Amino acid sequence: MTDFIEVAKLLDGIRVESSRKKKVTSIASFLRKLEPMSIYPATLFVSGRVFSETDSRNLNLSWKGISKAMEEAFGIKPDDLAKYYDGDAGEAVENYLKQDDLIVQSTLFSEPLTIRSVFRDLSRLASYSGKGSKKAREGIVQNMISEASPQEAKYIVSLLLGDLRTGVSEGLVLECISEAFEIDSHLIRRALGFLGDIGRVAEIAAVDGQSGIEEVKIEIFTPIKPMLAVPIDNPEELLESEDGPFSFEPKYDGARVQIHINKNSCRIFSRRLLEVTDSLPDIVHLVRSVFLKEDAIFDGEVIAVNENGVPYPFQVVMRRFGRTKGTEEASRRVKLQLRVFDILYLNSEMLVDDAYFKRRVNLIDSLPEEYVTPSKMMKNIDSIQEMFSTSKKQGHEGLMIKKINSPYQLGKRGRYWFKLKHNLETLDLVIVAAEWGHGRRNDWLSDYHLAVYDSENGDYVMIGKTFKGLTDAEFEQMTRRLLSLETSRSKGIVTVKPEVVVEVLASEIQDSPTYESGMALRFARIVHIRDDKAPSDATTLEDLHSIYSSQFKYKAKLE
DNA sequence: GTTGTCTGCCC
DNA sequence: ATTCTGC
DNA sequence: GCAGAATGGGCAGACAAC
Repeated sequence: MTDFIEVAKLLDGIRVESSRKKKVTSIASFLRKLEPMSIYPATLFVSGRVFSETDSRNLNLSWKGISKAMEEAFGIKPDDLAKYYDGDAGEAVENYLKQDDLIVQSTLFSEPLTIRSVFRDLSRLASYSGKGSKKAREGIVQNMISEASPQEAKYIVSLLLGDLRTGVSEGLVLECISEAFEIDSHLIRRALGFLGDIGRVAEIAAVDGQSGIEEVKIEIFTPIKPMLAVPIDNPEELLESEDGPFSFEPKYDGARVQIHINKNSCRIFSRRLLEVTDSLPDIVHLVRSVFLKEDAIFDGEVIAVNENGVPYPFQVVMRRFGRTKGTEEASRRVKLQLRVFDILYLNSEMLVDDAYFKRRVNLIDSLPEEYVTPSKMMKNIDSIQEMFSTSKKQGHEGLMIKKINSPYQLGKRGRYWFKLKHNLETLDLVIVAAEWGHGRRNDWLSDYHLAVYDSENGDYVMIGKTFKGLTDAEFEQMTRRLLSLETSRSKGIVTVKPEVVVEVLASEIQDSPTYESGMALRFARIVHIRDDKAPSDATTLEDLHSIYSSQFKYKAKLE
């Protein structure tokens, strides 16, 4: 049984290696030498996870729980532990444990941690529920860290947080498996798409080799990785740079659903491959009553609509989609609409390698047209712009643009699907505070509190935060500038004199239960630093209200 | 019984 | 989810 | 062009604290 310290050493090496190729090679040679029993957990570990994507279990513990466990184990207060933080939570714990004068119960007499023992202990976190379960989880972590070396503790913490920061994640682990067991990486990627469990893929590659990987296929009721789209902001550029023909579909602002059916049942999975069947009793009923009665897998979106079929904002969808209790009652209050846009499996045939237009034919034959996402082939830019604008008037999110000759690429953001989304007009917002970053942004103020100007009383009213849009050089400059405007600081938040104005693009103004204004930006990102504007020239609270209200010209409002 | 905190997951 | 960066 | 890192708002649910 390989010891966990070997994983820790491997990951330490990977972290400081910048070449991806070399990272992959060292992980590959590690996996190759590993005994079969440890391949499953080791592969998940190097991908930065404890549970596979299809595993519905949760660790139910994060930094707060870890700090409490540390306090129990060593008596260190969370605030004091934070002093050891220098960009990485795992390292904070390691640095603390490495102190010369720290008396740690000797690890000399305990068994060394092995990959499997760490996996087992971490898995145990998922098994507690009910009263006292938080304490119990913290107890496990406390024990694990007490028995671990500082180096091991670092990675136990990183794994708990799902934040390894090695520069290796699932995409490169695929390459590692490919290199370790000498199997074409496309086959590995495909098997992962079908299984959603990279540990299993590695195990199959190790034990059964290429033929085992080739035998992996789609199975009903095992969710497969959904295909993803590349964001674009200009359809003209796309038409110039990519070969068509393209088909255009409305993009719905809802939640992705993957629907699996056979003669007797229907199960539904989310974009991240978790089962959501029980949250959607109405959709299940619909599918079972009107879809064809064969083995099949569909890809689609559910949106919430009012009695006239007008879409509600995304938040309303989530009141249904995230619910596991009182689902029947909720389904009576808020109606969901199903829009199916793809079929991936039919009657023991995988359709993922078929071209889009061919899959559409199967799709249309499999369910009533009203549940199929409309699709139109276009090459004229004016018609495209018109459809884009229609999608807005219908309360939708934009357009999906798909190459009609493309296969369904599992889990990939390839160059076959594109998405074009509506945004708000840009807003000029004032930075009123900023937070220190983590990881590579550790020394910068990288998350900015954004406010509108309340011209009634001269206040600045916060409506969201953003960390997106600036380059590294701009972050550095902005950090210096904001520090020169600092008025106070507490808990990593630096409050500044409202002076810096940034032009911000957002997709929507949402209802906010947290901000005083009752409004918050969705997907806010900085598009320009507006040195030409004074804070009093910023978008006003009044402007924001009116933009907020105008959204309901095309969207339904939940009373 | 109610409110607050934490977590995970949807976008 | 979006954005930037290094390979 | 891909993969990874950094981090947003809000929802429900589970549990803890009052």
